[in-house]
Amino acid sequence: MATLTNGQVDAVVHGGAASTNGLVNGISHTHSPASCATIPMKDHDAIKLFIGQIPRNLDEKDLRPLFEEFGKIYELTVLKDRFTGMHKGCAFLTYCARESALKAQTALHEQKTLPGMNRPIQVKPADSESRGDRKLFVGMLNKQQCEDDVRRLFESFGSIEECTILRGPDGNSKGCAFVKYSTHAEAQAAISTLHGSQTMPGASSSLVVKFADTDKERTIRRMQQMAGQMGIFNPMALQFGAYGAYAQVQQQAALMASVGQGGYLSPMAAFAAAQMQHMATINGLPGAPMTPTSGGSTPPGITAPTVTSIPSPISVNGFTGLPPPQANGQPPAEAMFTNGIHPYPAQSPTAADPLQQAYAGVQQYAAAFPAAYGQISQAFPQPPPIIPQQQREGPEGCNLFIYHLPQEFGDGELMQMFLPFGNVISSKVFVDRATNQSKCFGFVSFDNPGSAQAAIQSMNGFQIGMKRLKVQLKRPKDANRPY
DNA sequence: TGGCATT
Repeated sequence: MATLTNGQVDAVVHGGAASTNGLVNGISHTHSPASCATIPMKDHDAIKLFIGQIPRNLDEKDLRPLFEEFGKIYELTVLKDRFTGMHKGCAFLTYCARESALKAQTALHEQKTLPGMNRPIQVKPADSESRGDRKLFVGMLNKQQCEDDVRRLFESFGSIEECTILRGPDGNSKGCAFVKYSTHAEAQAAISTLHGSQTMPGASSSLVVKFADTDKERTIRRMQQMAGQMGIFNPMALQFGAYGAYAQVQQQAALMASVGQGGYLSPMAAFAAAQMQHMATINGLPGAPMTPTSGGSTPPGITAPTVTSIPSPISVNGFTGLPPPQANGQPPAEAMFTNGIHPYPAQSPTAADPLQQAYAGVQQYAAAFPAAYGQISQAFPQPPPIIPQQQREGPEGCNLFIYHLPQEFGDGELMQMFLPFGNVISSKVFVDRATNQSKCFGFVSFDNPGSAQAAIQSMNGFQIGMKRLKVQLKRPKDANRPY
């Protein structure tokens, strides 16, 4: 077998994989073993196995004999690193027959150790097989609903193995839950019938019923949240922020205008141009920082601390720089910077590869940061703690309702627009869930009422394009309740 | 006129 070239083996393996599309399930039993070899067919309930603890010098052709003992192989693929092509020491294996997979698992899993390995071989259903495809995430529940209420709602679709309400540290429901059925079909039935079917009292939109995140998705979500928390430290925000320089705004406006086609001025460019005029008017000096009139977030009498060492410009705030591409093929940086938080979205038009863009973005971010660090350290004597995302409502009198936003404005643009008036702890543009379109209104929360008032004074009636912003204090949630 | 969340 050592005489086979890689090319030959790859061709065989790839041929098997490529022929899976369009095959009709359930006819494999009528196939003779001979034809299975040329046109592999698998059971409709075949199990994809994960094989772990494989020596890196063994490829598909070396592994086949080991596994063929238990049945005809439908597909065998050694996992290789996406970037380096390096053998990752594991593989996916699908037998034509489900029974073969079960036999192989029983005979091999943790039963023997391949030469050169410290731990026994792993043979078990792949994550994709056992993934949370029976487990549902349920959102938009009433926070008063308990496990039994949720069970009652879901029990008619199948047998529920597990039902958990997600609760905060205080024991209060977060308004969502996990429901695990015994089969995928039951879970799917519940989604089809219940998702969006009703709106619970006190919930802001209709019931959400979907498959729960896999571990992988959870990891990505966490990183995205982390990136979101860094929002105020991204240079885009700083350019428009309380400490942003006029020249930078000018540059940004020119850049954005140049991106527009056929005379169309992007909303941000239009806004930037308008803001420059506006700020010139209220500050008198265009070059002066756009510091709010209300004292902002810099505590009086606090001077910048003596910074003895800044190990890395971007190590403040707990983010220690760009991790290397991960062996699992999911570079963290990619996830972070494809979350609408591109530091310089329009400056690398030639970088086609998203990863390359991410690297470029981080480099520019790092380059921009030392200047920013000095500013931030004045406002925060200590590196700022990571603020939990749940705590988003500002104190009484700090929350604004903004109407007549440009259609294209998202949370980021909204935040940038209000940063000049103080510390924005949250910005949210209301989006229609069905169409994903902005409803042209949103909310901004400051950490103090003075900033909110300053924002109202300056921004209420502010013209953007054909529209004028309406900026006022948000109505308290229970304002319409009689008692 | 939100807080839309992932053990």
